[in-house]
Amino acid sequence: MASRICMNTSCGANTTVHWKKGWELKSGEIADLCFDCGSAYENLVYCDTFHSEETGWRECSLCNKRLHCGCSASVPFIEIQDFGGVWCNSCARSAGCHSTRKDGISSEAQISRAYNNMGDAHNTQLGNKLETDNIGNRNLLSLRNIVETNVPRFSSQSHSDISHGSFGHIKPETKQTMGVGLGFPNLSQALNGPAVHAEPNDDKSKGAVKDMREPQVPSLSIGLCSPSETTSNFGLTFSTGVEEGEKCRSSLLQAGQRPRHILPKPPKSNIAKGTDANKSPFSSMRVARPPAEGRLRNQLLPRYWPRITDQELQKLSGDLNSTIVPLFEKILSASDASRIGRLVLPKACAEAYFPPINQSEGLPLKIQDVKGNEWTFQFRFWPNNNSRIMQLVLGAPLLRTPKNTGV
DNA sequence: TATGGGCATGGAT
DNA sequence: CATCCATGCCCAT
Repeated sequence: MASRICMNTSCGANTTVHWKKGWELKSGEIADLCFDCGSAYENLVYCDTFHSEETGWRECSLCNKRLHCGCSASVPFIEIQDFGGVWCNSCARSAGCHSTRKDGISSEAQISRAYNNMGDAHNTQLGNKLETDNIGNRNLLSLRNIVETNVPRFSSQSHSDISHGSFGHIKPETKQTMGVGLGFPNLSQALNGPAVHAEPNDDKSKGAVKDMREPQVPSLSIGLCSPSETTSNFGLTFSTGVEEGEKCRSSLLQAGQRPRHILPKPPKSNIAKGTDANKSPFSSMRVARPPAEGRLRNQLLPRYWPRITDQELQKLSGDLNSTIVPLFEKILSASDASRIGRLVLPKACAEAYFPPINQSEGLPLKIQDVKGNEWTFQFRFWPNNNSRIMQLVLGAPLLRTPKNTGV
């Protein structure tokens, strides 16, 4: 009989009253552990007991339980999330994370679409190299981000508000992913190049913040989407566009499970602001619509109300097999569009729709487009006076050398 | 020197 | 008047 050694390096026992099985080794075999170490492993306190002084400790993004991510022994008990962050097993199970792993690919892929309005001359000039799809009157490239961990945090963040807010229907126990889509005529253009569109010297008063006119040029939109199944996926869909040749718009859309959220009707007061074409909720005009539900309707300034047309929404929803609810939209400034790749988010919008962040390092968001190209944004903030400036920062390497082969 | 992260300032709301 | 946010500047790399 071959001699056995406890594979706990801090133990190394070669005898024990009873050998126990530990983690799976690279060879596929199971680690041998002495009774004490094995018991600790079984009781999920192995790393707490033997690795407390080691590096690699993190906290479960949901329950803040300490998780040791620095050894193979802990691998079975953690779920590293796509967006960064890590969950303990129990949280992952309760949130349906595992199932997402197995079958989520296909459903995620469903909302991984690129949209582009090839009819927009302005966008054509930009030269969209990404897979495109015609949607409405704008170029809209929809990328996809899986931020599974964040959704429950949305829910916990919102407290009572969320129950009737835009995320009120998101339940932690349901399978959840968060999709982030960025829509640009060309992603590199959007991240480096929008300065092309955002002319600092242009008259800011011409910005489309207040008017309801159809944008003439590419815009940037963000959306949250949800497959029309039982899962709750969130997707941010950015569509790029420059209104009146100077500014880009950024809108955040949310997709919920309830179809009635798809097309929230603008309040009368809002309609009154618009043109005659705004009389119809299915207008093709860019009517600033209030956020889907009461929470943001009360908190967000009308300037941030999404202006995506109902036609575009319906097209998006159809193509993505998801229900999409517009959340907010922002006119991009020159600084947003600079090469630095720092997109300033309206604080209220960011706090409402993005995961809560307490550290300025923020949260990485991986973004995929339909081809599986992956981009990483960092959702972060900087202290500013007594407040914060919320930003989406594109990783510098991506700015210069995007992994995306097609861009 | 170039670049990017972080912060401060001031105009806009 | 307070807050937000666009932007410029400084500094570290």
